[in-house]
Amino acid sequence: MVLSRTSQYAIQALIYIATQAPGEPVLNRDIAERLNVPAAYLAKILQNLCKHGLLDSFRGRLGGFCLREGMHKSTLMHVLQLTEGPDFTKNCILGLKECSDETACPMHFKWKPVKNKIISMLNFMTLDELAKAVLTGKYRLADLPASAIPS
Amino acid sequence: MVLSRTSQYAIQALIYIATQAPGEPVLNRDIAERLNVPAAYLAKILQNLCKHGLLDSFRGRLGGFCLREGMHKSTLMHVLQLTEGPDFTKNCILGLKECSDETACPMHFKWKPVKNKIISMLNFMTLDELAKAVLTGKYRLADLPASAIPS
DNA sequence: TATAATTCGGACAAAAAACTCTTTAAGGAG
DNA sequence: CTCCTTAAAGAGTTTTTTGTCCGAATTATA
Ligand code: FES
Ligand code: FES
Repeated sequence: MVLSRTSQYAIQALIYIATQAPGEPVLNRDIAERLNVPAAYLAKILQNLCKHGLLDSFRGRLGGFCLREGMHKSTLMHVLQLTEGPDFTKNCILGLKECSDETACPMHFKWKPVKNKIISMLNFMTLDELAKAVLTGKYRLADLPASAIPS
Repeated sequence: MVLSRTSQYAIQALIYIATQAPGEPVLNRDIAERLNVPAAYLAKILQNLCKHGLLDSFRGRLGGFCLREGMHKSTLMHVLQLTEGPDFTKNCILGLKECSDETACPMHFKWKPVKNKIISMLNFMTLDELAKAVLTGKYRLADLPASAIPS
């Protein structure tokens, strides 16, 4: 029912970066504070996303992370294939090696349509759209960030 | 996208027990062999299901585990609430503390209908029905069991 | 009663996931 | 060139999950 923490952090961070001005590097420290997640751990995740071409990173002053050209259109499926492994959609819900109509477990034919729904949903949601949603102010990226002073 | 191994083992074992003659205790060793899972670990899981009233256990000769009276009608939701915790359906997919329309993350309104679909599916599937499906021979409980002939 | 078969319970071990620390390299500004 | 800021890299730690081991309790049967 859930994603790994790593995936959750990755998605949150990417959406946050997508809400910022393109081409302006965002500091890992700022992302971590905004999302209220451990900075050193987040850094590892972002580094990994860099290696896989989703982000660009810059060191030194004015450094930070920003979405690589064109990656605003990346889908959550793309992101999750990096964080959860390339065939995270190919697993049987009961843990069998293979999930297919030919080797179906007793849940398979009920689960399959739901799974397909999830897959198409993930293929449909892009970072850009999610960022736009956040920018409307109607949606939250993190719960009660340290700087949520209602003054 | 996946369940914990513990949940997978629990569901597999319960379905297997449900396929066996009611009232006849099934040996942990036999279940483990049939499902090809570690016996000592499975025993822990079954003990836990006993404590929560889903199974009855008997020690000594002719001992083993069998479904408690009426529990053939248990749903997967019931099982998973024991193995994954009582509010495993209440979590936000992005990891926020609360999942609700009022505190929605950017995925919430897309995810919610899918989640509801999963929940109703889990509420609908009973051990009895899954066991029947397995007994037709069309579905697998485990991949390549040591002995591919149940009975 | 003695014995073998089984679960029970707790401690233990290994592996994976989550998280931290430290050092190094790179880049911008004075 | 020097200083400061930042990410990169890698080793190390902690926590959770998964899995093992063993001795004690229980029960049928001979
Ligand atoms: S075989 Fe189990 S979900 Fe497809
Ligand atoms: S708030 Fe994130 S899924 Fe409901």
